[in-house]
Amino acid sequence: MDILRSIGRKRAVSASGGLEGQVGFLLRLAQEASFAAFARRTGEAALRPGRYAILSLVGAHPGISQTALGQAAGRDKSTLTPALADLEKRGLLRRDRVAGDRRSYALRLTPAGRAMLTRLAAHAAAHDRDLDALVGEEARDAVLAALRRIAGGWGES
Amino acid sequence: MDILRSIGRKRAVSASGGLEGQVGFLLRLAQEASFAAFARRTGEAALRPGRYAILSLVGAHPGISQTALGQAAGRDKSTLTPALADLEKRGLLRRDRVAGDRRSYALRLTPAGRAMLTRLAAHAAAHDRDLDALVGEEARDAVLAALRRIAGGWGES
DNA sequence: TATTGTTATACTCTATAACTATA
DNA sequence: TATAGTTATAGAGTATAACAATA
Repeated sequence: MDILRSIGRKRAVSASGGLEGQVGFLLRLAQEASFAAFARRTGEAALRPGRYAILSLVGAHPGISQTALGQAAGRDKSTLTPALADLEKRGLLRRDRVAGDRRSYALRLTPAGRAMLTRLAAHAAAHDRDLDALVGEEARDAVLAALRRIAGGWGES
Repeated sequence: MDILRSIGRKRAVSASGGLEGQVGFLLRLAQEASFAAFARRTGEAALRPGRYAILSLVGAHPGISQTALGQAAGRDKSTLTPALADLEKRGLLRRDRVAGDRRSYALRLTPAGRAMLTRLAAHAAAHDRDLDALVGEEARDAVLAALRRIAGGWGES
């Protein structure tokens, strides 16, 4: 509930001011609203966006190293250390020593981690259906494609 | 340059993992990429997203109070105190005592603040043209409309 | 020398709660 | 009592740099 209280309380409902046409601001508001809605949906099971991203990425890439995970998540490796320790402490993932290279760890979800991810994925699916309802089913794919384009392409140059 | 260094260095280029289909994650990546591109464009003149939002909102609503500004920006009023002090120190805005109510301040841009906003708005326009190039001119309006819908509607229930 | 992960440190942004000065 | 703004405090998230262990 902590999560619910801290996010999405006050929002810029109609943040007029020449600003609504600006992509970055809109993206920020949209992201916050989307997360707040997701957190409301998942309730107690909620994981902050960062943790959820880690769980998803590890779930999709079992055995991934911390460095590779950091790159995939767009964060420095040093950022991951406490986050991974937290997820490990909660019993959601394991860090196994790698045979070939004793410097690195192979990250994997525990059964509890997989269960959590499954549960959250169900919520995410419902959440995505809300998106359809909100923007229309045809527009939805276009919007996601655009976001992907922005996320990937705009970083380049 | 500080700003440029701190943002948009490492990105999740192809953050596969069942996660790319998830709106929230995409929104986060898109926002960061968009801001990084904007910061790259504005260079020295860069203002962090929060400051920029304040400047835009005050520019559009001269005389707005801090509490009202906080609501418009979706942030608690206590958050604004240091941000406004900073903008005031930089000579970009003024906080004038209000005649009728001596508790509150009326926020206004200084000439320097207006100039800064104008300059940034020009960059923002160029930035928006990049968006057109990235997602196509027709899709652009649909995308912005969708984001507005998400930001506004999804917060509701 | 280079790489993996950790630690030390610092900075930004955010929130809540308690405070003041007004209303 | 209620509101506008400030201050004190705390927490999350992020980064850079230096480090130890290993390659």
